[in-house]
Amino acid sequence: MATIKDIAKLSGFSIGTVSRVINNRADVSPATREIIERVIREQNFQPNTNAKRLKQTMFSPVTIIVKGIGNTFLEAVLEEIQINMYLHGESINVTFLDERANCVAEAVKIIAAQNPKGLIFLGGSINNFRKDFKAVQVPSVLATGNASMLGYDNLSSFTTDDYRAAADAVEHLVQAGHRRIGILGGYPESWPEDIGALRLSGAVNALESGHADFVKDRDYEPCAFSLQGGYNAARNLLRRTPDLTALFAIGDLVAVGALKGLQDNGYRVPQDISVIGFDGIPFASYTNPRLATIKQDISLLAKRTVEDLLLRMNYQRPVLHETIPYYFVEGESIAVRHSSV
Amino acid sequence: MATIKDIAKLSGFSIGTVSRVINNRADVSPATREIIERVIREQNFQPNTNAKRLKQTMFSPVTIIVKGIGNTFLEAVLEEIQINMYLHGESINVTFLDERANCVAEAVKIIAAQNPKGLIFLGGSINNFRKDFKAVQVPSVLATGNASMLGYDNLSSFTTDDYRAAADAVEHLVQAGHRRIGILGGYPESWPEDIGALRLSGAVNALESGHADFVKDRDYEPCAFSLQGGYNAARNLLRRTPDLTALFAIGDLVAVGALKGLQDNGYRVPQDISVIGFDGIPFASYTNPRLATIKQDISLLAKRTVEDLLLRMNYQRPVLHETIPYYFVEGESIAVRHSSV
DNA sequence: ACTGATCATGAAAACGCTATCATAAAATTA
DNA sequence: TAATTTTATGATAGCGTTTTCATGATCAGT
Repeated sequence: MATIKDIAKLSGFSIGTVSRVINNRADVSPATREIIERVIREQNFQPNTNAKRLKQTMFSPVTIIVKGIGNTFLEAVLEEIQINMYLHGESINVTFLDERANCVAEAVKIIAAQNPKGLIFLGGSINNFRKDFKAVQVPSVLATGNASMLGYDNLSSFTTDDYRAAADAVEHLVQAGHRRIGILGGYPESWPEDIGALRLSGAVNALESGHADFVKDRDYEPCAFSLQGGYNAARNLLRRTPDLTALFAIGDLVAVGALKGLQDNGYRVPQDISVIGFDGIPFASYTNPRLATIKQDISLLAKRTVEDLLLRMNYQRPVLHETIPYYFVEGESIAVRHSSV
Repeated sequence: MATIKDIAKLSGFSIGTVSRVINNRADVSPATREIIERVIREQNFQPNTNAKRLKQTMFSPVTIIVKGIGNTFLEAVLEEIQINMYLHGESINVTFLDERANCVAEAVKIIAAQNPKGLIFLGGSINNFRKDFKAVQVPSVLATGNASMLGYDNLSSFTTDDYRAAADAVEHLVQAGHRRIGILGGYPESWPEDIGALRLSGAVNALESGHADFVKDRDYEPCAFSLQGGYNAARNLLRRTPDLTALFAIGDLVAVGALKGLQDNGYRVPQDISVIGFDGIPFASYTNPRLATIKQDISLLAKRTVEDLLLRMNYQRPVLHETIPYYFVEGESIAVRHSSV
């Protein structure tokens, strides 16, 4: 690899002048510039970024740490974040963490390795933050979860009110006349436990305190947060508890899998059994029947995340903890049931 | 930010000794080590990676350049690559490029900025490589396309034989008795033109040289490579050419959208119209009816990509250009049509 | 107690670059 | 022509590390 010193020697000028050419400084004579540029081209010279950064204490682009590759919802958020960043003229850099990794401990390593201007956490669990986050010295946002109780002064958070939204979801089923409602959940390991736990407890509480007849051991089936997970769980739950008339899936991925699992096992949706999901992933509008779901406002979530991070990167500002609204999306996967009970 | 010098001063030792502690060298007395480690902890000191890298001429992790965020197929490949890299103990770094970006020109910037050990291109078009690739000095792989004709000695490529696979896809429709077959395509801008063009010409040629009655202007509808694109295109094409009995969609995303578009417009799949896709994305097995498709061997593609890159990163090896096998996946979206024509 | 080996530590050079300052040459002005 | 400004360039001091080499202290063996 050629260095600036080589270019200087070969072109007959000093490294200072070569540096000026590299950085397009004005005070270089055209003739000199041309010679040096030719040598640079000939040698295929690329200035060493580490040296440059060391001197200038520069930073890398905002890094987004995604835990759980393959999660369509997170990918949709990521896509929106990328668009927003692009609009602000910022580029991004994404690191996918293994599901098993401790989100923040790994993130600290990444910070050390790349020195990013800012950090966005996508899909990590709150619990990961309790211990290790203090070492993170960079403006950060938790884009899917509520970090207000942690009280860190460089970690904002934006999230849907998962507890209330899940309660709303089952409420919609109750409104439609359903009294025997099952829940398809997520294993803690494969799904950020806080969000999963919030949705689960939101739904369970709403059912137990409402007019429905709900017994967790009988009517709840945990599963991997995936298509396959939903497919299997729906079948297993209905085999165990055949009198259910509706299912709440803790995520759309699970719901789409469940839809197919039900259909493959001879259940008609929604005539035999209704289904509602959670998240509002793009595919949810393209299933047959179209999936009813709780749609998180992905683009607002991304917009607020980017706005806050950029603001705090450039000015001294307090962190923010906001709740993003959600919407019920009607679908053909819910049938009205005339109360026969 | 504390530097190693601060730690040295505060602990009363020299920077050399502090460096030895940081790097877990053996020749430091336990007492000294403890003192220095305490100071490091107190000061929340993180060694500056740029300085470290400069001294050691280290490199950043393999960087994957993905053009076209939101493309489910590429995300599936990405997921497999990440798994394979993880198995080899390598971490990765992903940069999502705007659709409009020139893949290689951007890559050069990334190299300048990050100095990665290796580079994987996902979803970029071959044409992007013709001009700028010479400046890329790093072992690289084009994971979705054939770069053999370019003859670069640091760019391997792995790809499905898109031309032949697309021909096979329509052949399956012909085998099932269809003679009036439409094609749902992709706009060059939103889909790597080479792959799109290959699939299109493969399908068109197979139809024109086969027993089918195909007229491109009448039976082909270009569309964005997205669910929405397929949804609209299917409707438009059938409005224009109502006597089609089968559709080949140039990608599963388009096919899934088409499925819904057809159903929403009163067509039954497959009784009224058959559909076959291309790619083999996970969602394709969860549609109703299940989508017939040409499945690329995503995990093999990822495996070979990673193997080759790692090998060439560590040893002097010639580049490889391999074709990855593909499979026809049966689905309920194709009906057998008894030749009435 | 005296030599030679071992150990813990410090001093300083180097990594490749940028930026400041100094300086010689050229251009402008009086 | 002398005095002044402008311009192009070179020399050099860092940036924060690692690493080599040198040095003084401790230790074992006679």
